Amino acid sequence: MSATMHDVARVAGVSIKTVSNVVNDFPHVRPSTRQRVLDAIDTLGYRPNLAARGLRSGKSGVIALIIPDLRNAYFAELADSVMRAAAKRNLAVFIQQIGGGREEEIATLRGQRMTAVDGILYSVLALGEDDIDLLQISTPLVLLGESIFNAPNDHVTMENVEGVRAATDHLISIGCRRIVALGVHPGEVIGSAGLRLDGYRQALANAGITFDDDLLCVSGSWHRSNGAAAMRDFLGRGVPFDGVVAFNDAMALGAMRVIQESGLRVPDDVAIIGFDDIDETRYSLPTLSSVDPGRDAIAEEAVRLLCERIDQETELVPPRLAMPASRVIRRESTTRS
Amino acid sequence: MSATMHDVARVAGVSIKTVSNVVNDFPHVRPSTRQRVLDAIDTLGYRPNLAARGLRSGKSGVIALIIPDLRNAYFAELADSVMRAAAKRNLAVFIQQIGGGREEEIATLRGQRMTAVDGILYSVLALGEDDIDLLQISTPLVLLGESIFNAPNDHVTMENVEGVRAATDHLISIGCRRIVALGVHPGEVIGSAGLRLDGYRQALANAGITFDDDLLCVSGSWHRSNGAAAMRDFLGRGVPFDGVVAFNDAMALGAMRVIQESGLRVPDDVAIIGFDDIDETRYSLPTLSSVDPGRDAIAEEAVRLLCERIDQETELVPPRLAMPASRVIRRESTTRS
DNA sequence: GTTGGGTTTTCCGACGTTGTAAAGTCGCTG
DNA sequence: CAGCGACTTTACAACGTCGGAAAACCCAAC
Repeated sequence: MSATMHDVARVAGVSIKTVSNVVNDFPHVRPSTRQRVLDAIDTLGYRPNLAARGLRSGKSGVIALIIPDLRNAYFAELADSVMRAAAKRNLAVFIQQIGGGREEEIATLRGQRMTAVDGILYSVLALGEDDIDLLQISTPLVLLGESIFNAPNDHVTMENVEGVRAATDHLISIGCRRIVALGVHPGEVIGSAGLRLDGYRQALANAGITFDDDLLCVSGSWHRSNGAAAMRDFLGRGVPFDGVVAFNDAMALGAMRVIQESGLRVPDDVAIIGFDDIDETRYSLPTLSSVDPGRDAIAEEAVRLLCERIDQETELVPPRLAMPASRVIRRESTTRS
Repeated sequence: MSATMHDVARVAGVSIKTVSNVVNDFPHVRPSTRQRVLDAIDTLGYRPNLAARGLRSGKSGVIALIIPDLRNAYFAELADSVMRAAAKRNLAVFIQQIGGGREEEIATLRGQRMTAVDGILYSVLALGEDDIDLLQISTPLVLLGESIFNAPNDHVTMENVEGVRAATDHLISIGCRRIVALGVHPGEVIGSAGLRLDGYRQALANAGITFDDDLLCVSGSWHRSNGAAAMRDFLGRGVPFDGVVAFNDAMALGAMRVIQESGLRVPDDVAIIGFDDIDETRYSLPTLSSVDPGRDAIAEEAVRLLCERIDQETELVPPRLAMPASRVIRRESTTRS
């Protein structure tokens, strides 16, 4: 039973609309009136009802961030960046996890909750290019990630190809010649796995190193445990190698542990580099080199594009694609003495 | 411009209230009418407007989760658990970070956004027992954590004392006699740091081991880097030790790395145990023993208590305190060969 | 063919806010 | 002192939904 504008108006002895004018900083309010209203607001502890405001204005001041899993450090850090970028624009962020695959993903997009939101940042996981029609919704939507291209939406992605190419170049530059690619998804062309594999191939080609199928390490979902398992498998095969490009940091950390357990030294026997530059890379033993995809820039850009669509400043502008710069962060796992 | 009940009513040839009755499963609707309405809903792609519903009902179907920092794995995992528990009850979770200390914390609690929410789960960070009045708000609020006790709210906490006592017991049982306590906040009595230190002292006393000030390691905020820094300091002092109880996993991981760098072996020279049982403990080298505080149970219980307050099933019930059971999880960092 | 009872549907208003447009106030000019 | 414009304030309606009560309908029983 909190106070409403009505109550404030009564206490201040003005009309309800005048209260609204004060609350919304409408310019033509006499200073004395304004003060009277502010006092009343204070005594009553009045705070505007966002549901009513939302109903009236058609805006909620909330954007959704749809991500696969908060327990994945990259997405937790992304969520943090997005919340900061949104806060600058007075927007709240509603985080929605979609761990459950295609069906759940579609249900979430279609869900009621998504209609109550001014815009959506959607980090696609399970959908593919065939599902582009699903993205044709009335709520502004900006895509994140690399599962879908050519959708009718703005899209913020990262330098997957360039980043992994640079990472691979880096390994080559410190003397690696038999480099494992960890996190391969066979048959995938676009998508993070496909693009990153492409970067790996390009770097090898540039350096004149023959591509070797035996050095590809498949790992379904990119969790630490899968990185560890895939590396354990690989070691079991006895294929010689001297470097690892992992397609994300979690797998790199899992793999690094298995490699060390097997008696190999990092970086001297095997150099390792990951991707994402999550916080943990700074505290592993050894610290993990990685590719910083420009997380803050991605969040900032995504929120900016979304806001422009929400404010309809860009009604006729065709879909835009942003790709902040990445950079290789060299740490101990690729620094040979 | 999505369709409203009005549009559905027109298409189905019924009144708007009938549509409402169908949507809300009101019992007395003729099957044929219901079908007609459902068809209309389908053709128009109608979805209820949550703002309007919220205004009308005074409920939003959203609860807030206020936590210090998503980048902290414990809180990211807690958020995940809470979202799952809330989803079972058809509630959405609005995550709010409060990194900025006391002022920001108060502002957040007071903020408009918190009025638009049916209930609040508040993991207190910067407030203390003196701020109990701030928790006297009209929105149901359940406390998490251990900064404040005796507040007029339901409270879900964890076995801080018992957990660390058991962890310390465990170290003692494998032969440790000079055990470092990492993460001490000097002068703190309640609060995680104070309680956990208490558990440490109790275990020593039980075992007849003399408490030694020199073995206390102060670490302000419980991040990995602070754990590493505090341990580096400690090693510099040259105090002999053979075990570490870290008051959380992040510090334990940071410290473990520094210890290993210094040439000491874990667990043979120094055994280490953390607290929180975050995912990462399973993938460090060596894997990290920890105290599982019962995160899922905490989330489940917190949401349950909050829902009861929201539904006013417990109007006259005094504040309740829940404390799910903890348990020591033994991993490599405390397993001596 | 009327009555009675239950079932089904409609009508009306309210939730709290804000846009629009109209009304009111004030000081100053001619 | 009427008239004008600029500044203030107000009245009203509408946003989409749902609770309550009234109305309409249907069928069976008398």
